[in-house]
Amino acid sequence: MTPDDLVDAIKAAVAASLADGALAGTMPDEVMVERPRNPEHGDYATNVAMRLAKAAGRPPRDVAAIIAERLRQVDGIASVDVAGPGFINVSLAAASLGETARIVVRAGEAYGGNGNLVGETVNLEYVSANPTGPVHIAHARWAAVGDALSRLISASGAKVTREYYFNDAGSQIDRFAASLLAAARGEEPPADGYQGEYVADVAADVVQAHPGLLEAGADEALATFRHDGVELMFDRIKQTLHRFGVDFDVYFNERDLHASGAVDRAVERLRAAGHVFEADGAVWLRTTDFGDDKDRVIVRSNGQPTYFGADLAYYIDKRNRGADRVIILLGPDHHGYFGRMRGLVAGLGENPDDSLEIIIGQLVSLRGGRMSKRAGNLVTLDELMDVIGVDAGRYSLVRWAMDSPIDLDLDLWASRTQDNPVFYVQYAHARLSSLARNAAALGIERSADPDLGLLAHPRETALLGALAEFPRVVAGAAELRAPHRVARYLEELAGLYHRFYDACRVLPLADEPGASVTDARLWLCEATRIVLANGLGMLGVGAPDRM
RNA sequence: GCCCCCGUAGCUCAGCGGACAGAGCAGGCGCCUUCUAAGCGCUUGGUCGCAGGUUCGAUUCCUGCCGGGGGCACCA
Repeated sequence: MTPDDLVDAIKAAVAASLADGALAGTMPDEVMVERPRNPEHGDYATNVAMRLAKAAGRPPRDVAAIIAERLRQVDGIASVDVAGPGFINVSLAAASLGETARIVVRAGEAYGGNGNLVGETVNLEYVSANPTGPVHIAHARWAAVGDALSRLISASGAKVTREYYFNDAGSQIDRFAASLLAAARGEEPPADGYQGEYVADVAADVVQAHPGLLEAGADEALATFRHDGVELMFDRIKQTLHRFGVDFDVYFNERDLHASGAVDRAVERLRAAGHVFEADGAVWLRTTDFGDDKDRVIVRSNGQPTYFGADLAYYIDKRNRGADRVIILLGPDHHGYFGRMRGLVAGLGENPDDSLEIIIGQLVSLRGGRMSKRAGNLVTLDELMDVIGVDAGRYSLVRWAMDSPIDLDLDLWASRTQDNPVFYVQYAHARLSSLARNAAALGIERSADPDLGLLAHPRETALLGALAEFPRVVAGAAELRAPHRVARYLEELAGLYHRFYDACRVLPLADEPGASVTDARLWLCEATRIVLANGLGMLGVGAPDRM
């Protein structure tokens, strides 16, 4: 019996009690079961009686007693108790809980998925670092989180487009080109320019591809640096992210929006809707009509559009490509973007609550020193991977709630000890793989019809209960846009496995025949291995067979 | 001044309205002739920043303070 099956059984018990007049009221909108922290409270607990009590006009414990009586008749339920203020605590029969192992093994790689978002098309944009410098660790957080989120939302049945937006049309590109030219000439970068080794590297690559470039006129040289320099940065960024295991379905260039006239059309659409006015020689959007704290310029007095026009055109483009929901992950310095973008979308006549979701996460810092892109001594994603590797890099960035600033301790994440959470989880998987190899070497195979009711040791039932939770963890993490929940769950699961391993011998000792309990435990072990592998896979972290 | 995020054990953090608030680390004491000791067990440690409100029930939701971080461009 899965948690979802239990929910159905509880609903049926409530419905029957309502139908025959034992209870007054109506079915609650949502019936929840959760695993109690205290094992004495059974395998599952529900608060449904407390929710029903008011409408039923009876004390919660009385309501609970009525529902509990019906639940006791359900196959697979061993005992039902009413406890505390009105909780109904349910314990499953060992065989019913043990079936979880079979369910997991049969589903294999598909275990953990759900159909909650079937039919929905999501456009998920993240990283979108400007092509004026390498990917640094603040971007890396969105690479890790965004990629994990895309996997979780996919696992919930939605169609996801993973998208990267290159801001290759703004004034920062002019500064970048000027910085490249200065570097090529061996001069100091201009004020507000970019510095760092990569600037000289890229400049040298451009010069190598265009001999005589420095003898050309400054305008021509700048144009070349601008074009080729940006292309080279695109390549470097994609290469770094690919090494990190992060690839996108669409790399979108801002300049295409300008070149195609999409920006002008977007502005015209707003003008037609009556939200545009002119002042001080510039064109403004009245975003205050939609809750923004001040109106925004969309076309500067010099005729150049601001990034708002491009952002709006980009949003329209995503919607036209079929996205029901546009999700954008951004750093904390962009939180002002939220109100403006909502204003823009509302100006189109759409409800931003339905189609736009902007997720603001906090900073990543390293040994107290905050990353600053212009400072020149940035810590890049490549350097992070060099020091702690891809798996630890991804895991360390995805393990925290997005609202929490991260202070990465590189020494910890580079270590191969139990303090390092990624190694703790991966080690559990490696141990399980080793166990499977040893079983095979002994000629022991899982039978087709295990007696899973033998999995009755407290550490076995705790492990089974956690395995049964996995699909709900995945669904919840996807819904709440919180991949860290999967990481925390895996750490918990790894701990439960290590404790099981410590207490329950799986393989027979020498001269002992393989017993049916060995068979059942091999099913449990394989189920655990599958969940660890699937969970790590959703975070984009490897599940090694040996360590 | 306005806006966003945070405040939970010595440290780093988890807890989408429920039972005695949890984990890891750090400190203390134990467990390897048997499946990976990169592991496990026991143990010390809390006015969930403060004050109100909503609720049968608040660490969780709302308001106001206090403290910390980050934003408020015709830069992106």
